[in-house]
Amino acid sequence: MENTEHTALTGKAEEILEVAERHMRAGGFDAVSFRDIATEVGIKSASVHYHFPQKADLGAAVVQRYTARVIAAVGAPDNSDDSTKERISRLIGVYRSAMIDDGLICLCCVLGAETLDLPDPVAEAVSSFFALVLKWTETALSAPPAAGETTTAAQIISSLQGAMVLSLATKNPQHFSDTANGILKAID
Amino acid sequence: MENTEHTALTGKAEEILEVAERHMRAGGFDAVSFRDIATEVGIKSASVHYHFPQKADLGAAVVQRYTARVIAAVGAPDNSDDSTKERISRLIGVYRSAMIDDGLICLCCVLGAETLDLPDPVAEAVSSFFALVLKWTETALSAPPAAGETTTAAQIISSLQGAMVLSLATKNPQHFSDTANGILKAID
DNA sequence: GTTTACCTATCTATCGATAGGGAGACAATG
DNA sequence: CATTGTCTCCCTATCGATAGATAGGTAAAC
Repeated sequence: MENTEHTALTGKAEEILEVAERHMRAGGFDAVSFRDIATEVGIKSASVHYHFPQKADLGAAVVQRYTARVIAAVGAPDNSDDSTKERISRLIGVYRSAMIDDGLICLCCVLGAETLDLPDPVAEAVSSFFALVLKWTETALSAPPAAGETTTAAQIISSLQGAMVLSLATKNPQHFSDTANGILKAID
Repeated sequence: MENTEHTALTGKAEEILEVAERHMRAGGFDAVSFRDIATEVGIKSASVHYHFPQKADLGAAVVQRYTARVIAAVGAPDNSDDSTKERISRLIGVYRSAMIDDGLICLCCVLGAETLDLPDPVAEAVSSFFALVLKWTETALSAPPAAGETTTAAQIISSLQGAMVLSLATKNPQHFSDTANGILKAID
């Protein structure tokens, strides 16, 4: 069943999610169509419906897969081997490399901005992503009780998400770097 | 010609922009259709095309109108009668009331997040919005040469835009307040 | 023989966009 | 005053493309 590739790509379902995520991160939920995905994956649109009956199912699956990947990438928020600053740097690095490697911003930033028009299951998955990431950041901030901790998780996540939008819209990655530096400077 | 209402709403073109903006801020560029707008305004979709031949025209017009409104709302960034903090508070207030009154986030945050899928004229209008707002904020920050100014315009705009997404997606306005407080605290 | 994973074929709804017509306002002309 | 032409702003009607979704068939795997 499971193939033996070096990545986690296993079967068409996984390929579908991969393609769908890329399109959603570029243009939002409406930017993906069953036909486009099918063509790119090499099957027919009816076969995409076999794996994900409704578009809302596909959207929720994409967000859940994305959430798991991000949480895995940022690592443990309470490992005493690294400092708060190192942990937040890791968080920033995940987004920085996503922008550099793929040229895409955070999936849940794109979808979160259009929450009001999203099918409920998708909106809930996006909300869960932010809840998880906020919790991770809170833990990362408070693990070493910290000296004069004033920065909050919401401030850090807000800054990062907004910086991606700003950099993308103005085609100026400097805004992201600038904001990232500000976050790190406010930590020690 | 010009009617005599108490607001600036003048004619169908203005009504179209109003409705289109509301839909775009809720669900992005693809969330508006000529038919929906027409129905809401009380005309036919062909008449919407009369005012805005292509959808890209409509999108660009909506963004330009929005840009002018925001810039007017935040006022002068270099009036020596108010402090830096007062100016930034005004900027925050504009977005806060937008979220409270309309339940909608910044138009250019929604569109900026899907920049890669936007018609060029719309993407350029969004980019111009951010350039203008960044310039406004830089001026607002540096007018009184400031003591230990470390906060940059990009950091403030990023935080605000991201905070709106975060608050909307999690249905928790506290995240916006939290971020807004952090911005103000970092200024003096 | 049941399940999995694809297929063909097709449905209805909606999209942006266009062609061409009509009613009213208005200015110029006689 | 009455007529004429033009311009604005809306209309009806329709086009082709694309959307999500479904019914039912097929071939291989277990």
